[in-house]
This record gives sequence, C-alpha cells and structure tokens, in this order.
Amino acid sequence: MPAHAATPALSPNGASARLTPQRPRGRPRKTLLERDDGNRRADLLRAAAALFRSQGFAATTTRDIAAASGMQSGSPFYHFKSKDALLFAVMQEGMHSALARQRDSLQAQHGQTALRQLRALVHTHFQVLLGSDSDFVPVMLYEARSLNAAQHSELSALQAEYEALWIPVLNQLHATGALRAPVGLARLLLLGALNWSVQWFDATKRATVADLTDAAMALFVGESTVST
Amino acid sequence: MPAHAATPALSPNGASARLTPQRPRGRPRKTLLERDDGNRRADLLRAAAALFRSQGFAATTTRDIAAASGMQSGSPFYHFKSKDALLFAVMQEGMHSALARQRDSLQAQHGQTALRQLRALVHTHFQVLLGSDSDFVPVMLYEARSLNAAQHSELSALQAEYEALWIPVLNQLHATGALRAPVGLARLLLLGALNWSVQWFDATKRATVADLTDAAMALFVGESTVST
DNA sequence: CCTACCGATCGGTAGG
DNA sequence: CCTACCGATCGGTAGG
Repeated sequence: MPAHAATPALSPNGASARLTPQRPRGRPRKTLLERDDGNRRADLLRAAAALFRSQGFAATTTRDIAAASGMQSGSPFYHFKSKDALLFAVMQEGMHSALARQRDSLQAQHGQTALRQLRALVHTHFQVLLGSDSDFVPVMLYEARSLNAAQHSELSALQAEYEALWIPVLNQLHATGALRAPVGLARLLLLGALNWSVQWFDATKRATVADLTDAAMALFVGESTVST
Repeated sequence: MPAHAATPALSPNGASARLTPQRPRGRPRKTLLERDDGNRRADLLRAAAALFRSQGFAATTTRDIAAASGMQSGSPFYHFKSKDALLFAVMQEGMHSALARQRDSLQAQHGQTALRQLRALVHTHFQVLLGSDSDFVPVMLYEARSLNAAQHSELSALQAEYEALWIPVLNQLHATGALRAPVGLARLLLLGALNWSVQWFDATKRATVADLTDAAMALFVGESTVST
C-alpha cells in the first residue's frame, strides 16, 4: 500500500512511458513486486474477495478471478505469487480496514456510556460484514482453514487486536450487570451472533443494519431502541 | 435407511453368499442401489463428514474419503453416484438426527416452563454441534453453498422444521419479557451465536457444553445458572 | 468393491 | 500483462 502513496501523477505519454522508461529522478526505483500497477491489483483483490465469499476459496479458480478482472488466465500471477497469497491479501485488507473503522467508531464515542460504545461496535461490525464493498471480512471469517500456519498466526494477531477493542466495554457492562454472562463466553457468543448474519442477511429485504443493531442490543444487554 | 431395517441376519456362510446368491424367500430383492452393503456406506458418510468439516467440500477429494474408509479411489462411486450426492447425504443425515434429538429433548420438558424448554433446545443444539460424532450438522451449516438448487430447497425444508421447534418457545419468552428483541431477529441472532461455537469450541479446553448452555441462557434471557 | 483408465481442469511458469 | 504451455490432480466410469 505504500506503493500507492508514492505514485507520481501519470506521465503525459501514458502507457508508452513503461516501454521507454525515463531515468528516475529523486525517489529510488521500486522493485518489480512493489511497482505501481495502477488499480489492477486492487481490482484483483475486489474480484477475488467477491468470488471467495460466494463460492469459497477452493471452488474459485484463478481463471475466474482473472476473468472477473478482465485479464487473461496467467495474469493474476504477475500481481500475486500464488492463489494463497491472494487469499491472504484479501483477509489482511479486510482486517486492517475493519480495525481502522472500529477505532474511528470508538473514538467518536469517547466519554460516552459503555452501552453507547457497545452499540457503536455492534453497528460498525454489521456494516463491515454487510455494507457495501463488504466481502473481505466475511472471507476471513469463513475461509480461515485455507491458510497455512504462518498466515494463520499473523491473522490471529489482527483478530486479537480487534477483539481487544471489545473487552473493556464488555467488562464494564458486566460490572453494571447489563451483560449477564461470563465476559469471555459472552464475547464469543455475541460476536458469533453478529458473524452469522453473513449467512442470512439480505440487503433487499426489510431489515436494515440499524434494525439488526437494535435487535442485538436489546437481546444482549436489554437496551430498548435508542437513536444513536 | 429402510435398506437397513429390512436386513436379515448375516447368513452363516458370510461373504460367499453374495457370490452364490440363494433364491430369495419372502421379501423381494432390493435393487442394486439399495442393496445392503453392511456398514460400508455408513463408514463413507462418517469419513466424508469429518473431511468435509475439517477441509471443506471443495478441498476434499473423493480419493481422500476412499482412503479414510479403507477403499480404493473408485469405490465410493459404488455407494454414491457422485461427490455431490455424498455431501447431500451427509447433510440429510445430520438434519434428521438433529430433528429427532430435539424432538426427544422437547418432549422430556413437556409442561415445563418456556425457560426450561429453551434451555433444553440450547443444550441439545450444542451437543449436536460439538458432541461426539458431531460432524454432520456443521457440514450442513458451513457447506450449504455447494449444493444445487434442488438439494438446497430440500434441506431448507428440514431447517424450517428445525426452527419451527424454537418459535413457540421464543414467542412465549418474548411475551413474558424474558426475551427482549423481536422474535424473528432474536431467533437468527441466537442460533447464530450457537452455530458459531463450531469455530472456536475446543473440547480439550475447560469450557464444557453445559458451561456454554449456562452462558447462552444468561446472555439471552438473563437466566442465572440452574441445574437442569 | 478393485483395476485401469479417460477427459477436463487447475495452479503456475517461461518468454516475451 | 498476454500467449502458450506443462505436470499434476480430480471426478467419474467400464468391466470385471
């Protein structure tokens, strides 16, 4: 992702600039693997996320992903060294984005009650799972077994960071009596209830993410509907 | 399964009876597909369920399943006409078993409070997902997308039967105020919390199915621990 | 249920 | 990023 930050504006002669490279001034050249490839890499990630989510990792072919990105069959391997690497990148992207969104969400509730903080966490979690462009995290939730050990432990660390955001809030709610179950199991059950929504939520139906948030808050901490 | 019910005791000469079939007396012959094959079919189902659960359907080969059942690569197709048929059979078996266990469980709570009935449903649900020989239902939960339309709708009917067992109980608890969320969403969230336990439950760790049941009851309906 | 096999598909690569 | 391709694997089958 730093590859994008350092991208200079497009040179006037467009694609031909690649065929007749000018001597780079200032910044050092990027290696082949980090080179700027416009948004093709991001296109691949989005296509892969959508396909992995709907068909599963093993049932999706790299040819499917290439076609969905308007490429030929071998081309994804110019951007990613293997199908596995693509899966891992999808999950990493999903977790980084989810973490950033939850941190913002919590910050906006600074000084508010634990109840409001939980509501914010729940609402953002539903948005991450069910909102627009929301294929990345569901892939992580449902395809974790396709990772190798190293990838798995790296993602586990990100998941631990994510859960760490919930713990103090849940602890407070347990102390006040609003959360009436051991905090450890409560966290697992609560997140499970939210994560499972991926299986049944239908954006074309009546229920909205706000409805789900209200229902979850009522169910878990007995909070009646509150406009946030 | 009626194929087994009608199975006569093993003939004294054992396997050779197949090579020199005697003229059948009484009952009509079974067709090839229904014929009694001892417990080989059940062995295949068990092996398939375990592999589908741990690796996923698409990542499991029919050769894996054959090997786990002590057969050669082509032999599963003597018992099932396709890999898909095996998956479907695993799921059907899982749902039929789960339905039977929940009906027994509810019947044992006849006349009891809705709270006790919910506790029984939750406890049995955890047992079905996490107990011994519990691969069949998790496969159904996590591999539904691998089914074709006809199989999917047949299983949806069984799932509807299963959920129908919960609805009157949840309605009662909503009426008393113990369940504080719209019943429809509450059911989806609650079952999601239970279903997700497949992802994190570890039988070798301290928490037991009874612990999970207590935690779930406390979380969802505020019931403090009660020995059932 | 085994043996031997087929056709199709798949992840990945060389070379441009 | 495309073209052309390879080796391996996979679901499934014929014939016994």
